[in-house]
Amino acid sequence: MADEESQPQIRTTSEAWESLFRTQVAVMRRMQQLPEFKKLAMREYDVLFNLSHCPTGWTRLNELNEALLISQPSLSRMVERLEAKGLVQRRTAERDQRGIEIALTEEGRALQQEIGRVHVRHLHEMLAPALSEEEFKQLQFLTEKLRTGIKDR
Amino acid sequence: MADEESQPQIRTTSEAWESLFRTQVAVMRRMQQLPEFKKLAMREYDVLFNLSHCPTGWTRLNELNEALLISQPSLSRMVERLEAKGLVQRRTAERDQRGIEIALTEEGRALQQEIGRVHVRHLHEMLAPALSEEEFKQLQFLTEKLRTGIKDR
DNA sequence: TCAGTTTACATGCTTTTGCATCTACTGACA
DNA sequence: TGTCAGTAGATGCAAAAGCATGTAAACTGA
Repeated sequence: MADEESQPQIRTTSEAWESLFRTQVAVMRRMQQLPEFKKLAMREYDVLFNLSHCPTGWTRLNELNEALLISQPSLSRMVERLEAKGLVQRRTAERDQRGIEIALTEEGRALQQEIGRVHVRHLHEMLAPALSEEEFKQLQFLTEKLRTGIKDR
Repeated sequence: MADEESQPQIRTTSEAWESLFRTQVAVMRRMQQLPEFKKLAMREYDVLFNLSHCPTGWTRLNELNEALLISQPSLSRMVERLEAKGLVQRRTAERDQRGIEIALTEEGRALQQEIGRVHVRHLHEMLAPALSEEEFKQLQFLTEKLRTGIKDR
């Protein structure tokens, strides 16, 4: 009871999660309606965003899939559509002939940056009034710690 | 610069949001695969969950829609399906003949509780190792403050 | 009080999603 | 080195989602 690092109560974890989840829904709902997502659905932007953050530029399809909530077949087809739109390119992985690697095209990178800039600004306008600089940093710290500490399986 | 409650930097807000969002994705991906969501898709459970938290039992469709990320027509049809499964019931709102109110049926409430119990336990197993009791409470505090402080429009 | 606007939900139609399954390749082990 | 389980992604098909629009009720303001 007097431990500094006491094991959390089941109620505490579930309430914290529920609050985090509800907050995510509230923010996403507002963002979905913003004009930057008329050009490209948010899920598709999310793919471009993830690709833009990959150091080598190329990402394995299965790896990308882990950062998204859609199923493997859905991603497979979404990439197909993004390729048809000229936003991403694909190639078979060199070291594994089963695998596919994808990357942004020039056009895809440009679109991601264009949407990204506006998006970040809207996000800031929406969220900044709610917390102080210090509180946002705490929030980032806690969510990162939570994410890296999740028990697998 | 020396303010205790300094306005957050644009970088700080977007990094905090990205971290929160990625954490949500990481948790949701793991949860989606858990056996409790074989019976009922997570989005459908989410509807039952929201209904279970309504004090009067009955909720307006448009009000419920605000707590979800799906579109109004999608919710309309989801409720139709949930009604067909016997999990929810609907009636026209008394004070507004345009409106629909829905509530859980006995069966719906039972199923929500059944899934909810397992779900909360799995959530706890997954998340508890990552943060302390105090940190979860901070996380809850910050996400609640963020949610209530979001600027509308 | 009544024309015009707005709001709440339903519906037609297309696109996207997911499940189950298939194919092709890899890696491990005998 | 050949068999066999496991993995990566594609594909057929049914379910669900979204967009545009329809209908009906509720406000609004001359």
